[in-house]
Amino acid sequence: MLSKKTQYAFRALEMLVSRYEQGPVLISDIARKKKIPLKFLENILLQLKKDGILESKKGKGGGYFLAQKPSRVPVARVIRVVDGPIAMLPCVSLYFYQKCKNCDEKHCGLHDIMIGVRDAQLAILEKKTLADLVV
Amino acid sequence: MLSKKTQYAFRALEMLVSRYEQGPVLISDIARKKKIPLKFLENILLQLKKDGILESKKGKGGGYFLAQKPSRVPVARVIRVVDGPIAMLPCVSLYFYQKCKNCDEKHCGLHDIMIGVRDAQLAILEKKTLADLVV
DNA sequence: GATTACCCTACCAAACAAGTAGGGTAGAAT
DNA sequence: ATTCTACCCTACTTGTTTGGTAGGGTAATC
Repeated sequence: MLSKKTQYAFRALEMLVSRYEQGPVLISDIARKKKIPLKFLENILLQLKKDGILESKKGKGGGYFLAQKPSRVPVARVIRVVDGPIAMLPCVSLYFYQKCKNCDEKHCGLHDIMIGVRDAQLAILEKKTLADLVV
Repeated sequence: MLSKKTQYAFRALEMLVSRYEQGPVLISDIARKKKIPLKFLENILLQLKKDGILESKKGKGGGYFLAQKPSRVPVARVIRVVDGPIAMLPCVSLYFYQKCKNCDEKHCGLHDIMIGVRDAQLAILEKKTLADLVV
């Protein structure tokens, strides 16, 4: 399951998408409108900025805004930044791969199944973008 | 990500599949061969039994064994018993549904995306069975 | 009736999640 | 230049989950 933090991230991004190219949006505006604890949200947006999904402007009239067109940011990217691995097993993760001990990947049925699941997940999560958040 | 517990469960089941209809298998045998902490494994097998995936026989010559043909037990079932929800959001889970507050499911882009992901996951996890664990 | 092997409860430490607190600092605007 | 705004950063707290341990109870074979 996605963490609450990640769900907050999506709710915040939703708002930034709908105000794309209309100037920076205040953290406090997002927090109030989306009912997210202010300081917790700060932390989330910072993470998204560090990854390059968001940009920010300081001082009066500042705030956060999308670094690129919503349709250029896959949902998968957001999940990886805030939540971590998408795959169901470390040994089939593309970005967070870890070898599983006591299991020969060449002869592991579970491994094969989870490769399939991962591909099915990514087929959607890499194609859908922030633009799809707003319906 | 699946918990270590769930991965243990699959490793244990793998062994029970390969010895299907060859009599009960000792917990201690599974623990030793699959390198799973004995008492922890006990707990896992008990859970699987309670759900009806396994049966057991007490006393000398006892042990655990599959309650039905491996090909009749979907991988999804094991995950739900040991790990819980498969879906990425509570509001799209079939077996563990929970309404998400502050989000109208009728007009939530993320909701729609995650419905798609869930279906893609289940298409595989409901079709693949314990029989597929052993290659 | 002794032994075997499952069954059950409780406990523990570490890690993570979710949220709080408080101040630091850069940058606009006046 | 100063002031105010709003982002930036670190640390802490609290509660839950995870992974694992301990120890004994109980039912069923032989």
